Amino acid sequence: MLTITLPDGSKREFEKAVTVAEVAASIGAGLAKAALAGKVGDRLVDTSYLITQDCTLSIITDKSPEGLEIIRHSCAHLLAQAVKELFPEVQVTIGPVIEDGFYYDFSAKQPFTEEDLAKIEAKMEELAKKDLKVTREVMKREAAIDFFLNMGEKYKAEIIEAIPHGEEISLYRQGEFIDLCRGPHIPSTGKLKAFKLMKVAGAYWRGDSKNEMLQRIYGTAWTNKDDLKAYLHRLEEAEKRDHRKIGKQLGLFHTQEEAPGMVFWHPNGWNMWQVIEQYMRRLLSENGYQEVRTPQVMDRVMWEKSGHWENYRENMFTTHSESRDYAVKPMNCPGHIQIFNQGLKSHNDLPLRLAEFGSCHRNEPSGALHGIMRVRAFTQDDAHIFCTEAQIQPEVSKFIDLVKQVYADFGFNEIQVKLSTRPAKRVGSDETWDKAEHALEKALNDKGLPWDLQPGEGAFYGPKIEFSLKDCLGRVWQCGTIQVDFSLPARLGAEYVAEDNSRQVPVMLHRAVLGSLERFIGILIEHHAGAFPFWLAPTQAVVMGITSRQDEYVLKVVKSLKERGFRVKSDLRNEKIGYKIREHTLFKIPYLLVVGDKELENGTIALRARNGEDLGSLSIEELAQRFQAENERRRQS
RNA sequence: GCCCAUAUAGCUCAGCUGGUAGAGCACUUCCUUGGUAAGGAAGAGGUCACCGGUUCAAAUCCGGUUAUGGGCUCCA
Repeated sequence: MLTITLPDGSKREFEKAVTVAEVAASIGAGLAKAALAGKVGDRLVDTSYLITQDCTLSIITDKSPEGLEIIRHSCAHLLAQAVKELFPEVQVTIGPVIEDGFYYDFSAKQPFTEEDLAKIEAKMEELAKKDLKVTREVMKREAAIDFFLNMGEKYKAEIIEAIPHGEEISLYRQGEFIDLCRGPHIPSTGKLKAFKLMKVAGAYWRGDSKNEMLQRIYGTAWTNKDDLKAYLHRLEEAEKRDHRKIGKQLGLFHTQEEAPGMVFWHPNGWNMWQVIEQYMRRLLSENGYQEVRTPQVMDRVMWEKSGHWENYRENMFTTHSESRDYAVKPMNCPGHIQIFNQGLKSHNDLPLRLAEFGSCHRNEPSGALHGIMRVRAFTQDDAHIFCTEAQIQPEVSKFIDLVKQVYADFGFNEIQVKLSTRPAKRVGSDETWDKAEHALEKALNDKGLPWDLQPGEGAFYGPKIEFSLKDCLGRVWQCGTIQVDFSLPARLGAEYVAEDNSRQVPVMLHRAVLGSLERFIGILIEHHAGAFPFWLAPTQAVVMGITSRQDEYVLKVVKSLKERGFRVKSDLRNEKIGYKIREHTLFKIPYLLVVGDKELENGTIALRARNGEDLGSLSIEELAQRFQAENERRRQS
């Protein structure tokens, strides 16, 4: 006698052991057909799994997240099966589920081409249509290793060797194809109805760049065609927001071959940059920071002292002049310590907060570059806080407030926080680390911020907190950070006079809110799809006349708004109003101001919002008030 | 750095299997003074990324370089 409890609490009794599929069938024919797998207790199993004792069971269909995951995993197997049928000499390795789909890594002499991909996908469709039964078998470890070696699948054999002794080795068979897998899988290939192969890429065996490069095929899979279509549509939408594309369209910046990883900012882009910089500058000043500026290039000796020459050399641009070696700064910290070191500091001077919109150069590997998001020349909204150990926590608290305010002002209300603690290789005593980690943790808890712990992920010189924001597509970007540093101040001889007249080494906190201006602007572009909120828009409004009779009035309105600090342009071109409206709308200008004979006569301006809404006719005073209010209403972007 | 792909006018892109370049938009000039997403005409604009090779002949085929894109690795 066997009792199976279903998710709704109802119980079913069976005379003898039953499979998940049989239980599903006993509930209903529809469910039997929809069943992809089962969940016995907490364990996911195949529909062929034989239940031998009392348990709770839920039938997994494509309605649940687990069901979708199983579909994706089985799709990876279908891909491998198709590849093996078309290219028998190719060896299979691993094929996991990832966000929105799956991939499978193959060891192939010849890389797959686009045409191969189409062929493979067609073969997958064919195999799915055949509705091949997927069956599970169990093998002894040694037998499994021999089995795969005999098939010429040395990667699979290697994977099995890494599986701990005593663990069950399960294999899944569908048609001619058999693969090592923990499962579970769908009962038959006909359940796979909506998939598409996306791209081929190289990937290292076991993710190690010293290993052979495998051919990875990425695919996406969904429970139905509509979901697949919706996903592909989402990708298209994301592509439209690509900051490289919009940067070109809106004339924000460009890059070129002679300066890889470096940005040429055009007037529009630079305008926005300056708005952001001024905004940050004001906040820094309000928060007790002092802005400084340090040299771009310093003598090798400085970088030897700081340790960068030894540890960061391959990432630094170096130069040589009059028999001296120099390096272009990859970071601002050594420079800030030089400023700290000028003149004897007292504990009364602490905390000392030095900020710099620090232009840094790092020779990133060519393959790491990406638009303006990952560059070789970038500007950090950097600052270093020199303080005592006791001041770490209040300083971190203040910083958290600052980060929250800045992100909210830019329209990002969801923040993710991670605390990274001591790694195996580190400097400083355990006692010091204890204090610092507690200080960070306490600051986070006091602010009531949810945060994740990343044990061992801290820098060798101290623990850190990382702040990420979520954009409108749900993508997470790490931007802000605050890092405790026990190492550098001592290395570069920083010290202050304590209350007891002794010389002490200050703690240094590295911190940035936006991260790099380049990257942050890239994020803003994609988040807003180029339709920036009023306060950020490079051009906030364009004034245009219906005919040339209003030219003088147009210029008067522009002058008046510019005098009040708004970024306004005139458009006096000999074009029809519809043409001008269209063009400036494509440039995503927040407001278009139109004046014709009527407005000229009444001394008003017709206002049109970016979305096409007619906001009526306003006097210049009313307009200025409206703009002013909008400039201050940052959070509602 | 590694694997694959790509590189043609300011932009978006055509250019089949080799016969020394084409469209739309933008730009310039002229006409048009037109009330909320494209008025008309004419004109100008390219050493087909760069270097080399094959060929009577290369944007096209081959090799190399550089950059870009998608991944991998990296981002103390």
